[in-house]
Amino acid sequence: MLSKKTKYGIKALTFLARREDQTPVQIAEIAKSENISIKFLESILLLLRHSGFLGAKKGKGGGYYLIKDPKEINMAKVYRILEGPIALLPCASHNFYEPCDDCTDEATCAVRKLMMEVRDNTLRILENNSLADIAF
Amino acid sequence: MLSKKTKYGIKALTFLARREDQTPVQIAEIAKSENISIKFLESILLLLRHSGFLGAKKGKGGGYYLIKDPKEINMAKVYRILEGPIALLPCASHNFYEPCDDCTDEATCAVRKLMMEVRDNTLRILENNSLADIAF
DNA sequence: CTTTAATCTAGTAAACCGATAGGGTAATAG
DNA sequence: CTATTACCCTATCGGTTTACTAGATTAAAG
Repeated sequence: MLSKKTKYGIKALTFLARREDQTPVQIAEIAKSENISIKFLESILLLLRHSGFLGAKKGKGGGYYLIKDPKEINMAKVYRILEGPIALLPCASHNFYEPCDDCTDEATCAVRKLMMEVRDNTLRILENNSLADIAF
Repeated sequence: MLSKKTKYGIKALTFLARREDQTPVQIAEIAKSENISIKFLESILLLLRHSGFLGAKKGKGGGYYLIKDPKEINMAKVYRILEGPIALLPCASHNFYEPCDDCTDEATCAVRKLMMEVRDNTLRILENNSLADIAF
């Protein structure tokens, strides 16, 4: 199940992508529009800024804004930043690989085999979708 | 991420499917072979029995055994029993549908749109895989 | 009938994680 | 200088997962 963090993060990105101009938007405005707790959204937007998706401006007239063109924002990258690994098991992950401590032989592990197939397909979908694809 | 419950459950099913005869196997034997806590595994096997995948025999010479042919065991069903919904969001689920309380319009929700696509593909993979497919 | 071996059941504790709130700091515009 | 807004750190509450403990129940074997 997707965490609320990821859900809210994508919603906020979508909200920004759908705006006509790219002037800064206050956290409170996004929070109100999307029914998200301001404080929680604050931490999410901060993370998205540190990850290079958003820019921020402090003080009067400040707020958050998209740095890149929505067409250039890859949903697989967004997912990894917000949610973490795309794979359902650490041993089936590319970017977050870790061996299972209970497995004796990874090569014959049926769970891993199945979950690798699921991961490959999920990854393909996320990589083929940009923010622009899902926002419009 | 997959819970250990699901991981252990599938591992146990695989272990049983790979056996040549279908005589009962004690919990302890499965637990030892797959490095799983006996008591935790016990609760998982019980669940799988109540769901119609396993049979159990009490007393001396007892244990658990597969009821159906591994070819007839659909991994989507197994997944739903052990892990729950296949969809990453309740609003994108067939069997466990629930509307989001923060969403004003489901039709224009970009997160839902993306997660429905992911779900469709994950579901297709799980349904196309039987226990026999992943065990051998 | 008695013993033994196994499943079944209930309760609970520890650990972890998600979500949120509070409060103070820093930068910016007017 | 003052108001506004993002930034950052800490703590808490609640739920879920994982795991363990202790006993009850059932069935086979001798």
